[in-house]
Amino acid sequence: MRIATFNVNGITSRLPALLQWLDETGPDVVCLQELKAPQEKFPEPAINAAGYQAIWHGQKSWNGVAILARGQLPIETGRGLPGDPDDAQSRYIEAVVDGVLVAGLYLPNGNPAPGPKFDYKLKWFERLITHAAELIDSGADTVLAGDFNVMPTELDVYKPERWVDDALFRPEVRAAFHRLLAQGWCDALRTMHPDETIYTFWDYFRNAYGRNAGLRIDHLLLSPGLAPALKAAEVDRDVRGREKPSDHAPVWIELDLEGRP
DNA sequence: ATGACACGGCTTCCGTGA
Repeated sequence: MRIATFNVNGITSRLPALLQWLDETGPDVVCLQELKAPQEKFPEPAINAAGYQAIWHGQKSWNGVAILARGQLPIETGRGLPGDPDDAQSRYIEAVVDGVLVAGLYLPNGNPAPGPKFDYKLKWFERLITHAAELIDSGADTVLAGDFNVMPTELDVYKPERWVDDALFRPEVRAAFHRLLAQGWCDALRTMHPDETIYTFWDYFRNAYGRNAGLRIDHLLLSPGLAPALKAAEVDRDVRGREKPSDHAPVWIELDLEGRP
């Protein structure tokens, strides 16, 4: 089973690039972030025509997340991260596909830090940690996939010293990510590439992609029971170099679920 | 310290992103 995550930076603008990538790589499950489209503007017919069914949580202009499954409808288990009924931002959606619980998330950016946006990021992160602990305790085979807006270590930033005060790299944010991992989650991409410089995002500015001035902020985390099934984890880096690209590249994992109950 | 690029929208600029 191949599960991918892709921050598309606008589903409407990115639709041709998304459809091309789906056609070329055919992942079984895809988590999308930054739809930047209201619920009624999600291009469901085009997604269906590509062989996928989808659930999504839209929002006008900002945020928005979706889960696509090839040839079947994801069975939704939740939308909106638990812990704050007043949170109106569409950043979390959760579903079961072929017995695997998939949580698609778009963690807040948090800049500028300090400030109210950074406070919201930290609070959102705490809610995620709380909910992730419940998912671990449930024993379900789970993948947390999405744009976490966190570079976990210095290996994940092209120039760490320039990012120490940024909301994506501040110590408290990295600490939160490591507290999350400490629950037992496996960082799939880093596990398969322990020492490699490997990025998932390149700024549109200053020829960042050409200079490989990137960040690793899109992650797939596996629950303890799923970690032994991990066979591959890669970034479809070339997608970032195409016409009208997102600033993120798709990231995917391959799980060998054969012989599982 | 600033701004570069791209997105959506109440579009001819603004707020936001990372």
